[in-house]
Amino acid sequence: MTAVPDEGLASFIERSAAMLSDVGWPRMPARVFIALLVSDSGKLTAAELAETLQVSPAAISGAVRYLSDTQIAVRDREPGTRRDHYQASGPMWQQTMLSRQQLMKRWADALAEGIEVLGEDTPAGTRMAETLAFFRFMEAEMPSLLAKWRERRPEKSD
Amino acid sequence: MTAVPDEGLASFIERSAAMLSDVGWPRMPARVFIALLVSDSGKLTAAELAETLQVSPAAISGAVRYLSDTQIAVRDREPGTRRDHYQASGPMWQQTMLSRQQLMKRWADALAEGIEVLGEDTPAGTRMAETLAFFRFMEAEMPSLLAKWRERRPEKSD
DNA sequence: CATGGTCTTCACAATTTAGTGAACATAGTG
DNA sequence: CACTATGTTCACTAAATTGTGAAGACCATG
Repeated sequence: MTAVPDEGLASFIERSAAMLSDVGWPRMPARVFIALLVSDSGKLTAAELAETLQVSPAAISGAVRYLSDTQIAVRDREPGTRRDHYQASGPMWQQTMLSRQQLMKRWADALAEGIEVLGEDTPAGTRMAETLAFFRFMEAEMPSLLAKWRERRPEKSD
Repeated sequence: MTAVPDEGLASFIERSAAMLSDVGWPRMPARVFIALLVSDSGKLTAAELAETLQVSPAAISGAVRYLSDTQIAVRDREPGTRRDHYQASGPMWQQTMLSRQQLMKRWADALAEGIEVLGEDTPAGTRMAETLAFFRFMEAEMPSLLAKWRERRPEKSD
């Protein structure tokens, strides 16, 4: 239960969180998420998170709320105690795919709207239609790709 | 050559740029990039960009430098003039895939390092190894997926 | 070789984002 | 029914980001 990670781990957490930050995550949720990932059990209490990351309880509170709201992590409380435990709501690759999917959806919607605004017969409209078609293609291909992955790694079912 | 886009287009540009901003793009480069995408020719001068987006030349200068540095857009100058033209360096779907690939690479490296820091036999190390394997799997599948896409849309060769 | 158009740099002001500490709320315990 | 452990909210400061205007650099041309 070493709450304070060794130097190497702490730096790994920080750098990984920075990568998430680079793709738009708020800083503290990113740190908390990585801290959860690198913990042995995959579960930590607010106090453990605060200790691991050397930040205030207030910061943890805000971060876990973000992670809950966005369904990246789940909060669960063992009955008979008031201590919440947090853990990532799925394996990392699954979360990656999930967020990618949501992003694709957003872009597809935006593109559809752009095509409408510009007109499908305009050069820009045509280019966007092409991109939209590509996104839809990728979306359609994902299920079978994921199936292939699961088939390859039958030992892990989550 | 209406440099100032109509209300609908302007708002479309802003909202699309905001989406890029949400995934980590600096604001102005995002706006410039979208402005290029929605332009008829796909090419605009610095002056046209400034006019379209209603921002200062200085802002455009910084943004196009960012886009050049990151190879998202290319600068080209017609001989005999001092006016630079900028355009996205490839179709949007290609850029999407490219940036995704780079991101995957970064994560793969980080994960490999994390596994080393944590030890492959630890629970967290094992989870990360699993994720790394997934990323490598996706990376390996991409070429054939792209091939399939190109096959489907032979009319567009870029 | 001076002019003017084009692009860049830089210091600065405005805005946004992060994180803290302190006060507050809430629920289980003796 | 206090008491304590846990979590949340809020006002505030520090820091990062964004975009501007003004000054400067650079080059094609008359």
